[in-house]
Amino acid sequence: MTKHQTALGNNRLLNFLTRENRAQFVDYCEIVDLNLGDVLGNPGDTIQHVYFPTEGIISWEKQIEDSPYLVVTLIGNEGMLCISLMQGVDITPCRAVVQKAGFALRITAADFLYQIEHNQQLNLLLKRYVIVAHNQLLQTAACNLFHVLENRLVRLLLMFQDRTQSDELFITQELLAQMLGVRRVGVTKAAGSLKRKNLISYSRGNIIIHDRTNLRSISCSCYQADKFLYENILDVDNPTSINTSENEQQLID
Amino acid sequence: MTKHQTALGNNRLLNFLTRENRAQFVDYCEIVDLNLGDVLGNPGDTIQHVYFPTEGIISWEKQIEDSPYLVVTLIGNEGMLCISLMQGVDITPCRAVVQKAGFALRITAADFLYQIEHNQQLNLLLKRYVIVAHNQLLQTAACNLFHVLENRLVRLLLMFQDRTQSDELFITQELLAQMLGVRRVGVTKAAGSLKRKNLISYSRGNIIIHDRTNLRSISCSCYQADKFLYENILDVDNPTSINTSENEQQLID
DNA sequence: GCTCGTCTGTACGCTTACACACATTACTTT
DNA sequence: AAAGTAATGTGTGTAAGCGTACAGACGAGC
Repeated sequence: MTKHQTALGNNRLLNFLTRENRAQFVDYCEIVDLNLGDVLGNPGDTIQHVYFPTEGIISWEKQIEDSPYLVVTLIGNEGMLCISLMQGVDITPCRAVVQKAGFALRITAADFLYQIEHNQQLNLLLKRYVIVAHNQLLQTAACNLFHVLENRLVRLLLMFQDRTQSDELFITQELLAQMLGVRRVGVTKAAGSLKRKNLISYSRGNIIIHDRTNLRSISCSCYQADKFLYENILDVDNPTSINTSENEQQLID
Repeated sequence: MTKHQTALGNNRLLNFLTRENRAQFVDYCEIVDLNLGDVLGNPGDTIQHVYFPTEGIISWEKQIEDSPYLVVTLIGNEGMLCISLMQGVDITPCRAVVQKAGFALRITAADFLYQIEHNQQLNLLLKRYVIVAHNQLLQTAACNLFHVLENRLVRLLLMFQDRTQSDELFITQELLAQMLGVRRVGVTKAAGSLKRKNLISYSRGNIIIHDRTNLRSISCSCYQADKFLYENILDVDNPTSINTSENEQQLID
């Protein structure tokens, strides 16, 4: 089944696993379509499934009082949805919405817990992913305070691009505004400025990235920091970031 | 030893454990003094110890580029320092500084990992604490964007009070400013406004909370949200927030 | 073609917070 | 008592972003 095979190779988080471990895990998953606008969970819901996107993007959104939802994270094929299940909490605090159609590997909560318990490499990888997510959030919280809109927009566009591996993004200014927690007009201004610098072009929800290199230099350091963390913490064989071997042994036996 | 006994009863996180489990864990801990200004860790450091404050407050600070450190979380006797060790990552991304002197239960990284592996109730509790910390961070990120300084200041003061159980806080406006990621003058203005409303009074680093009730009503909903989460997720015997019993069994056996 | 709905651009006054500079207050030290 | 230092208060001008309103621009469907 081509669809299955495509999906299999394309969740970059699971790709940190050895071939066997990955195969063992994916065996319990099914491939599901992610359709634009699908709501995969609402605050307070009990978690039924865990998702590993292989294509497409899911936004993770928090509502404060009656403000519109703020997009706190984008989850693409570099990550997973429902980390709290890893941590013994089966309710979700946020809304998850498909922002770009695609596919995901999906596993039931029960199977997931079983796998986590019996596949040590998977367990370590996903535990670390929780830390990566935590640190990225930390970065975002500080970024929201210190950096101006234009830079934050650039960071968001680059994150989008990373998660779609495409120079063409389908997303309206309205939605970008919601993700950044600002007005639509603010995005129009910032995006206009980027357009004038020939870094991007866009029209009616279709954004084209022209000059990724220069965008990176404009974007705040938060973007680089996020990437660095992802590479360094998740590499399960990297001895500098894991526990010393004797502790590791204790954990395993 | 009185000092030991005081400390023993006073980490509210560990108090969620049964008496036996707590005693078993605390047996591996030592009591250490937290002295104002002590730096318990810097970004990139390998984690040597895990701390459970019983009195006093530790701030968890992130630096972005060359901005001054931003205080992302306050850790008092409701929490613990070095959650990443739980997650198989033994480096710390942030700086930890003692902001209010007191005591902490301290355990070595190796002992901690052993305990986590052999004390299931402790394991579940601390895994959930990671989620609590994550969600509070989420709340803070959104709060930083949407709420004005005065409300954020109130939230911070209440958080401080929760972690010291005292109406008298010893903290300068300068430090408050750093915690909120704003200028000192901004805090002077906001604090002045609270003083004029007879909610607090202060002088030279000594703040007195007069009217907690009305402060709560001014503070943003983020404060309530944080508290709610803490109570509800960490109560390890609360069936609404944990996995169904059969999954729990799988986890344990 | 025309209409309608969605997306994008522009404008204006207002609030929050910034940067910088300097004045005042209160506690400490000698 | 005088000097020094840390903490707090005030003032002026500037910038980022908000709320609102409205105008143009594009595309889908009839």
